[in-house]
Amino acid sequence: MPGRVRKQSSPTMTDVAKHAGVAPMTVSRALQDDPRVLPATRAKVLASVEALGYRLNEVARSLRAGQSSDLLGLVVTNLANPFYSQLALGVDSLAAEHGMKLVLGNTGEDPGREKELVDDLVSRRVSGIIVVPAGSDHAHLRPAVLDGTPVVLAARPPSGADLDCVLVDDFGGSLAATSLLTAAGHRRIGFLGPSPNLWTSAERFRGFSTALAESGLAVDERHVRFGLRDISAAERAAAELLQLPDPPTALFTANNRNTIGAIRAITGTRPGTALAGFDDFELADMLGVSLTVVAYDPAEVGVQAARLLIDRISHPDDDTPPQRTVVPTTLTHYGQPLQPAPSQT
Amino acid sequence: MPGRVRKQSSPTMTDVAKHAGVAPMTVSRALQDDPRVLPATRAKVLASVEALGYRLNEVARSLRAGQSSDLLGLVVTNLANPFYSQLALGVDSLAAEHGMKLVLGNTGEDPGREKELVDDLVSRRVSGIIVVPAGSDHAHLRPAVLDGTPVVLAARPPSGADLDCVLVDDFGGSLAATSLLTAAGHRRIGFLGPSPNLWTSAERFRGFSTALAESGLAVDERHVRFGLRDISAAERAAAELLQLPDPPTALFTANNRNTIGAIRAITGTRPGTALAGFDDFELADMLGVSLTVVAYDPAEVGVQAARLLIDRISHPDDDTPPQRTVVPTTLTHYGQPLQPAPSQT
DNA sequence: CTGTTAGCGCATTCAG
DNA sequence: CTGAATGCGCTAACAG
Repeated sequence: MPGRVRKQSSPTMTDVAKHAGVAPMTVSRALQDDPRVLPATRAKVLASVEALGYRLNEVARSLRAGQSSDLLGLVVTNLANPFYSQLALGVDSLAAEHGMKLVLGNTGEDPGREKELVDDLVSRRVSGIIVVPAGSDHAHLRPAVLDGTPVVLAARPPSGADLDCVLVDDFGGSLAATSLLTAAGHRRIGFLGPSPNLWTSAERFRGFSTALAESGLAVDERHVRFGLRDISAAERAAAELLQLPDPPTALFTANNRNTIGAIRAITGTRPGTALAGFDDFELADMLGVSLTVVAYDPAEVGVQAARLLIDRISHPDDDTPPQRTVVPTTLTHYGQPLQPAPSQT
Repeated sequence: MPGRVRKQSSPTMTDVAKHAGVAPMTVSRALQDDPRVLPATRAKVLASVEALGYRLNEVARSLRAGQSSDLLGLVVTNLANPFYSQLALGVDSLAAEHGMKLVLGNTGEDPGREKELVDDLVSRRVSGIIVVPAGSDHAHLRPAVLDGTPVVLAARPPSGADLDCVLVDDFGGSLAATSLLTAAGHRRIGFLGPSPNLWTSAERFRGFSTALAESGLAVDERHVRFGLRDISAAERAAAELLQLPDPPTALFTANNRNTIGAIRAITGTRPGTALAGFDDFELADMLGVSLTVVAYDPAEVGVQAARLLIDRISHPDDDTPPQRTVVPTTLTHYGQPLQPAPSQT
């Protein structure tokens, strides 16, 4: 019965050795292109490998090696978000360059799940881990607690632990975008964003506030709305702001969900309102509205994080203190030029 | 110097055993919650585990077990595409339910890279692999060649190998959407899509053609454009079609890049043109155009593929022939009701 | 209830 | 140039 599928355990090096009439060690050497093996012997071995359909068992190999396993761990909060999938792609591209593969985990912003995933990765002896941390205390990510496994944080900075991280210039981007609004003469500018407990959100608000301060303006609490997680929440909040007796003439939104919600509200209630927001997004140019966005390259965050991590892996005895890399942002404008503020008395 | 980071190799079971004054085997049992271990002993062991910061070495464990490693391989063509990241999320959610983790690889549609990645995953003794195949010959993915590692294909069917797969209802969705256009009286309907070498693209064209045939219409080659990879190519092609002397009154587009390109062209040249396209996309409702899309759940493709794979893993001796699961599509309409065809003589 | 022996598949070390 | 012995960390299988 030729062609029957072999359901038994795979052939081992010993099987190959027997088949080729050599010692297992010789097989090992032949497969590693050890120059000391005679070409003839190597050929015999390779023929047997072929004949038996042998493949090296990486598990055994990496047990032997004791150390890493050519695997990088990547723990993100929400793969469905294009930001994180782009980030994953960036990490993967650099990992691939170094012959490493990615083990992926999704936390859904659950710190408990994060700890589980990270622990599991350490147990699997991955060489290092990139984490988009979910909680606000990162003590459980200290390499010391993780058998020395190097960790790099992405998108959010460490707190309660001193770790390498790669961030987006949340503050600078928000500052620049908001400054554009103040420069256009706007003096009542609203802010819409997700929970201020998210570090990125807090930073973006800080950039916003700083821009106002630089123009001698104070943040008007009535024009600030936090905790807006999805488009419809943002839309409702924006509509509320725009219906105040003395409504903002411009809005700054802290992420693309909020930007989109704001666009809906503006289109529906006060079309003249100027708008700037964090995050670029597809089709922004086709919505027929005037909009400035803070753009950046999510994949670059992954690339930088992977670079930092691979550095740490390659130089385990390097005691340089934790690094903080910041990925820059740029401003992009879509549609009609920015609306100047209506002149006031 | 307390608090110094331990750079040496991690503590092993033997270390814990010594520390606790028991045999390694007892440690192993205590950690597996073996009921035969005395509570007191277990407590001692756990205390030592804590004291030494011991963690189980999964690599050694899975070498011992000989078989799988609680890892699923996932090989996609392009993580940057939201379709595949959603798919990955679906796979991950099911994997997590079964206590498994994902090893991820990105091929960039390169069949050579695909083979490398799959081989590597097999060498790592993953329990099974989900592949979005890049090439047109999948002989290298037969479990027989892969030491019996089960493989499930996602989004594209096998060719040159008999494998389980999970597909989207490309044909049915396209048929339904195009039928909507013919039902509205359209008789000259254009088609825009990527390369017909992509199976999904070919199927979508087949659905399109079938719908025409069912209305007694023939495909007019002048109104068919393939090979449109990005939005701008699609826009140009759509504009060309719309500027023909006897232009189509409706278009069917085979993916969202093409749909977006078509929207641009239609808006710019012939606003009355009706449009239906494969793939839903965010903001489709905010473009101010009338549009029907074929929607489906990409995560569901991943979930189904993982389900099939985990079934195969759990029942390695089950000889049921390869399954083909099809994820259904639905039609969603945005904007003004579908434009009827202009009356003709 | 706990300990001892043995071996998963591979590669380092030291002999031939 | 090739082989034999040994052990990576863990856990069945069998003592005790």
